[in-house]
Amino acid sequence: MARTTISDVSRAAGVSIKTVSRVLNNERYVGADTRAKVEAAVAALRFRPSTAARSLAGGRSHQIGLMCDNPSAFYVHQMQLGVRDRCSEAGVRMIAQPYDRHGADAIEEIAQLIDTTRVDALVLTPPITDDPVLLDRLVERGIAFVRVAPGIGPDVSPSVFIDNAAAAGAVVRHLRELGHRRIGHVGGDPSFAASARRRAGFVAVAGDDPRLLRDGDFTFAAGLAAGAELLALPEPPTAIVAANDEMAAGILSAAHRLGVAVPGALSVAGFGDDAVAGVVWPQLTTVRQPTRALGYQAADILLDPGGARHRELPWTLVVRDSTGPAP
Amino acid sequence: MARTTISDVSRAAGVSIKTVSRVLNNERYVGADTRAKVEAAVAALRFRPSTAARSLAGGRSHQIGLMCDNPSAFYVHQMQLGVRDRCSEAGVRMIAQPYDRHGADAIEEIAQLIDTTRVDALVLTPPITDDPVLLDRLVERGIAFVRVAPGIGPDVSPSVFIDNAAAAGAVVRHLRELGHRRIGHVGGDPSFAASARRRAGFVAVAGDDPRLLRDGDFTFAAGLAAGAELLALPEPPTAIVAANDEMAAGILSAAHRLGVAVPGALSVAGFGDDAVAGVVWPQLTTVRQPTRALGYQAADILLDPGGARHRELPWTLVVRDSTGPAP
DNA sequence: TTGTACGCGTTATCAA
DNA sequence: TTGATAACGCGTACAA
Repeated sequence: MARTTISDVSRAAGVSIKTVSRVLNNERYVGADTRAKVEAAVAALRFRPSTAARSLAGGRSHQIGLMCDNPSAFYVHQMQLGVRDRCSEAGVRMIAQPYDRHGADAIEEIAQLIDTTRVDALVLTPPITDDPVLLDRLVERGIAFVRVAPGIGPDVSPSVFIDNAAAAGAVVRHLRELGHRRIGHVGGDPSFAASARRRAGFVAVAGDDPRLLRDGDFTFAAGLAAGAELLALPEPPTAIVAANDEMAAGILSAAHRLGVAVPGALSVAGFGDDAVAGVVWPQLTTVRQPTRALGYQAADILLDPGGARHRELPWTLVVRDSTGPAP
Repeated sequence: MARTTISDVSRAAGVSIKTVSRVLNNERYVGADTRAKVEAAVAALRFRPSTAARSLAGGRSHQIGLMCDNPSAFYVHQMQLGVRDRCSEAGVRMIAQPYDRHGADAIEEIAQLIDTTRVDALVLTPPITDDPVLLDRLVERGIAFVRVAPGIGPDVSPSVFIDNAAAAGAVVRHLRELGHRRIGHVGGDPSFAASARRRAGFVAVAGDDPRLLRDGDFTFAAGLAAGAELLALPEPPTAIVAANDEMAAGILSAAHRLGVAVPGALSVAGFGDDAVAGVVWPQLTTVRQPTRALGYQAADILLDPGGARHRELPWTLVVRDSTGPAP
């Protein structure tokens, strides 16, 4: 029952406690044979250092926090997997903190996370990437953090992101090439910077006819509502670009209810991790965002001192509907 | 920069360190006014005790581990939210550990989690709820744990679950009442106990014509493949029950590709959190499993000493397609 | 009801 | 390249 400690290992290996600690932390100035002896003892005893003790003594907790809340469960899941992938390579634990972005105080939750667990660094995802008060606090307290797809303050922290405007433009261009002329857009939750960027990219190519621009919040229900509105127009769009795949699914559903053929009378496009698009496949054209890779790179920035502070990752246009408008 | 400690609080409140500790841990034998003074100081200094120090000194880490891997991102997300809900009520941190159930060694990952973080208890979700080696290890080491929807060893640990067989039977009965006679089933990943239970509940009412029973693995792709097979039969089923909503979505997609009308020529039913069904709404009838509540109750068993050790939660049949078979 | 002294398991400091 | 010893911040045991 008694926990295996570093001193058990030091006894087994016939060295001092401090030497074991050196091996564990990959410090220099350890003889090759000493190192080997210690490593053997560690393996034999299945020793694993206590995070609590390391944290108390060393000031490093070997833990990284991930603050992530998102309307899409796929997004949250993939982000966690990506961050975890990189963390486990480094022998660091990810503390994933599902918080409530509609709740009163994300800042309070982060403060708790930092104070109680003493995480070494933080990965932030929208929308709290753009909370000026939070950013100030973090900088003031000297907490290291990376932001995923931030909207403001590029100098405040490192970041990983994709070029949402370019991607949105590419989708519209694709649809125009198929012959579509009336293309609608359903925007995402305005508290996410990506929403405005996607809208801007859309408008730059498709124009800004207000009748064809709707607001949404990244949910299926919002897609359903906006889709129904757009399809009820006197001159309904022949294609709709949604700011994410969940809303695109809602639009598909609205089309279904109204008896509008997809594809055929309507083409629908979205944004998202491919996992989502899979659920409504094969009707949906989508900008695939590499969520897991974003998480991996975010953690990498924190764990690997060298390397670029800001990293743009590629998106891919996955075309599953190459249908033009009905004549 | 220096961390606020208990001794800062004790100085501010004019009491001893130990007294502050007593207040923090809600111990008895603290004078009401003393308590008030301490609480004021804690609030003023925004003091939060270090998990590391508490864990080291007291043997309790105030952390609960959640080992959860599942083909459905919705499941993982809802389970995390449920466990977190109950944990945060108790001032305990959830350490959510996304692991790889296909990976070599979930046991190793759990051992690491336990040894390094010294979590006070564990919540396990399928399929590792049914790994005899793991269960032995945990019992042997005296780790407290709760299992969600376990398949074996009811005496090994407390558990939370729904009655899958009854739910599957209810779906079939619903379909039969609508007039369906040839009903297909696509099973889930066999390593999840729920798969066999759902199949058994299905067979008990619908019979076990082998032509109408297919195996799947809970993925959209499996649903797509099995759906295509079933619909290609000389006498295709007029309804199909899938073991989860992701596969049901795959079946819907297969029907779409083959030009089979849903609803009309085919009815499809699934199992899952309502979040998934929402994506393919309104074509899907589904058994709604309260995933978040399962997580909440699992954590509750660990955090609240009283209360039932085994808890069955209710499922709901959400009927969205009340269509009988085509004549 | 409150306070003192000690120890949890590890890393940092400094000496050998 | 190694080792002794003092922290880290808190809870436990025991005394007052």
